[in-house]
This record gives sequence, C-alpha cells and structure tokens, in this order.
Amino acid sequence: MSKAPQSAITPTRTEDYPEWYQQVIKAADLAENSPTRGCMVIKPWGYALWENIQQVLDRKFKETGHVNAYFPLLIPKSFLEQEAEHVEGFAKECAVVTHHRLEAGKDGKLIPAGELEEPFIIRPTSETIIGASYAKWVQSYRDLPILINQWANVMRWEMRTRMFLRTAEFLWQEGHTAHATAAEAVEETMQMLDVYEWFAHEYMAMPVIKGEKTPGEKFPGAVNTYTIEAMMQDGKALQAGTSHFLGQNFAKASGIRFQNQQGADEFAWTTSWGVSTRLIGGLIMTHSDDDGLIVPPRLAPKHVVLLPIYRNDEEKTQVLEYCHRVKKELEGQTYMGDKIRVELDARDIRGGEKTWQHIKKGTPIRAEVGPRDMQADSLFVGRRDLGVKDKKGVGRSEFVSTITNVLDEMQKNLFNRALALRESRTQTFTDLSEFSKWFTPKNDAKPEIHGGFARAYWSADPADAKLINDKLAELKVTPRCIPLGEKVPPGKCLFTGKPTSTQVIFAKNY
RNA sequence: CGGGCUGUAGCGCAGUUGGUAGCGCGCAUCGUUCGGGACGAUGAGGUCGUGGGUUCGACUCCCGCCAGCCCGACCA
Repeated sequence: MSKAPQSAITPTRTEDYPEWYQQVIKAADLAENSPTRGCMVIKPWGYALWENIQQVLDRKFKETGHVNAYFPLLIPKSFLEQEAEHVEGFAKECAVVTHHRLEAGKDGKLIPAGELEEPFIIRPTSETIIGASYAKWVQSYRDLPILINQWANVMRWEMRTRMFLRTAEFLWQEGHTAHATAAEAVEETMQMLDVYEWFAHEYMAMPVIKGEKTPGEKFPGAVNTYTIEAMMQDGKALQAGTSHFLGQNFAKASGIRFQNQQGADEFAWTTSWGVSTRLIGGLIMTHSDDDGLIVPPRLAPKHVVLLPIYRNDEEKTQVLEYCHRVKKELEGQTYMGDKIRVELDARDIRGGEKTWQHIKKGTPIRAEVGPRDMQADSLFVGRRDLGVKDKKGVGRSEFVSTITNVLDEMQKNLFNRALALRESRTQTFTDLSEFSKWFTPKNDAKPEIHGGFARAYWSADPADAKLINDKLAELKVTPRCIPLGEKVPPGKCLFTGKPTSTQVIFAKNY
C-alpha cells in the first residue's frame, strides 16, 4: 500500500513557495549546501544543466565574434579602488586574502602567517583586473575592438544566501569588450542583451522582458545597465542577465587609451555582460511543479529515460536487449544539432521509486518497457509537462521517429505556460493605493503568493528618488526595468504626480 | 554588525528533577512483493559541537569558546 502524498514535493508551491524551491533542488538532486559558508555543491544533474547552458552560450558568443580567455581569481586591492562607484558597490561584499602561509600553532591548529604587503580581493567581478591587461594591449585604434569572454567563478560575501539564486561563490561568464567609439560599445551592449533574450526564450523557455535599469539599480560604475527580467511562478522578478555600457569610466580607471586615426589620444569605450548559475534557479522557478523539477528539453541532461520492467532473469535479458535497441535508435535521431540523450536506468530498485526519481529530476520523457510492451513492440510513454498519470502506449517506430517533434512541442508548451502566467500577473497601475494593495500580502508573517509585475509611470527626476524609494522599500518592491522598445504616451508619475513619459516595471525580486 | 534560537547516528528529531543514549527516515542482508512512491524480520552506524568547572559520577548543572540557522541592514 502506498502512503505517498498527493504531490512528490512537500510543501507545495501554494503552501510555502520558498521551502518548495529548496525541496525541489533536493529532490532533483541538483545541489546541496556545503560546509563552506554560503557556498553550494553543484551535483552532477545540476552541473549538467550548467554545462548545457555553457555550451549553447559559448557557441553563440563565438558566433558573435568573441573569444575566451582567463584572468586571475585574485585582484590586487588597489585595482578595485580605481573606480569610485565600483568600490562603493562591491567593497562591502568582498572576501580578502591577507596572508600567504599557514604555520602550525599549539593544538595543531593552523595560524595564518606571512602577511601580504598588499592584500588581494577575491574577484567579485573582473572589470578592474581585465582592464589592467587591456590597458597594456591597446595602443592604437587598430588594436580595437577587444572582444573577450571568460568562464569563471566569482565571490560575493552575501549575508543571506539561497542555492543558485544567491551563493557566496557562483559560476558565470563575464564578457568584457573595449571599443574605439561609444556607438560601437553601445551596439555591443545591446547585441549581448539580445543574445541573452534569445537564450532565455529559445533554450530556457523562460520569457523575459528586456529593459534598462533605473539609476538606482544599475551596475556600480556603469553608464547604463540593461537587463532581462523574468517572472517566477510566485510573481517575483528574477534578474536573469545583465549587459552594461560602461562608457569610459573603467577605461579611465584602468588607463585603457589609444591613438585614434587622427592621432589624438582617447580613452576606450567598454562593456561588460554576464549570466550566472542563477539561471538554474530561474529555470527551476519558471517551470517546475509540485512533483519536482521540469527541465526544458533543449537544456535537459537526458531527453529520454528508459525504464525497464521485468520479473525474472529471463524477462530481464529480453527487456534490456529491447531497451538497448530502442536507445540506439533514439540516439540515431538529432535534436538541436546533437544526438538524442538517452538514459537506460537499469538500476536494481523498485519500479515506482525509480519512476518518481525521474519525475522529480524533470527528465522530459519517461518510457516504460515491460514484457507486455515489448510483445506489442511499443513503449509506455509519459511526458513531464503533462500529468503523471497521463501515459500512453506508443509504437516503437513511431516513438523514435516523432521524438524530436514531441520534445519541440514540450519546449513550446513550457514557454507558453510561463508566458501565460506572466501575462496573468502583470498589471498597469495609475493609483498608488491600488499599487500598494497589490503588493501587500494578506498574511504578513507568511506571505501568500501575491502581486507580480506592475507597470506604472515613474519620474526620473533624481530629486524624487528618495521619496519613491522609501515608498517602494516599505512594500519591499523595486523598480525592475524600463522596458525597451516601447513607446508610451506621456503620463503622470505614480508616486509624485509629475509629468513623465517613462514607464517602469516594478516587482518584488530575488 | 545589532536581536533571537539551535548544536545528540548520514538526515530529521526525542530524551534525562545528574547514573555513559533512543525514535523516524535512510543504509545492509534475507523473505514476501512488484506496470503508481511496498511490507516484515534481522543488522550496521554515536568519544551527545568544543574547552574548562562542580560532582563519586555530566549528554543533563555552571562559565568560556566555536559553528550554524532565523529576523533586520545589503544583494548577480
């Protein structure tokens, strides 16, 4: 008899969304907390997601003219001090290396010795150390542009961490480019924002809004910060990627200068852009349900899992042989330029237990193969985006020949679901009290799912910033972005009543 | 860095007015099961965070330290 709960994940999303998130990560075996404070261990299933993200983006970066390189983990403290806003933005969350040797003290404990003349900072981001190289590499306009990306880890000493969304150490890519003109740098900034949007939509099946950050939210030291913002299933926003136009700020700080065609000395124009393992958090909170993770097919470590069912050794031999054959046939099919990724799970554990593990891990397609199916030359197939019970027999050759169509259909289905959710939770406000009401949970002690994306007119006048921010802080709401490519008629600021033609998307955020 | 809390088996937790430890899950073996998360039996696994004090005796009482969690301020 089964005592299993109605859903594989306890609590459900409506019961306790933050706890549900943690439980999905655990149930899907994506990651776990590490003994190192604020850091996580990314387990194979989680890391495979990251590898797939890397693979797709890396190819795209190269297609858009970039190359990879690698710069040091440790940054001399003085480098970080070069750009004032940058210092202010990151100083509070930097880990500092002050010693280079350990000596055995009493009780066998190790004591740091050999204090460094100049401490090192563990990179929270690499603008400054990369800038130092660029300064050496650039002399002439002929040396530009420099279009480099690096895949790396960075560290920000966060007070509160959550797996994938905010960890002290995280993996990311950071692109750093230097250009001869502002226009070219701006074009680069926008191009990479478009790449991120493309990736979110096409691969993550995660709808995003492209926009510009308000001055209060932009990257420290940037002239403009652009972002892609996604809505999670609880209506909160996730900043899923950023692209910064840095103007000449960092070039001046690092001394990246060149002689232009007229022979005049000029500072370069730089950009930086990045996405991180946070995307995996976004993936989880965009698609998963109360039975665990749902992975969009295009990023799935395995597209199909074959689940053999048998009672004795004789059946086992036959069923496994059949499974191997199906596996081979599936692997002969191509999806998004790669072979279909098939797992044959022949582990000696109970069938029900095994099936549920794969449901919780979010494998797009599960195909059970027992003696009865084999007899009929068919498989009993379930899709992760449909109900758990919603399984049906499919003939082997049909299964193999339609697999890519089914995966594509799932991919589309996931995107459309997420888009529908975002649209249902997006509202335009012209009245502050309505806005406040929308963002105020009924149960303050344990907020239920509420709010979403609120569009409203917003005064860009710096003199109003404090008033607006105080009101937003009260509601725990932040301006997410000024959506790009939208022409809105003039209106009145929701907070100050001043005339403005800027509309901002507001939301609670991760 | 302020306020609160917790450290006992791999994980989650009980426990003791002071007498050297137990439950659930998980794990192993065997049996019965098996196309929706099995059940039973047996078994392995702990210097009770750490240093000191009180005591015939400390997981329990006292003091220090360390670590972690939660709530604030901060955040890819």
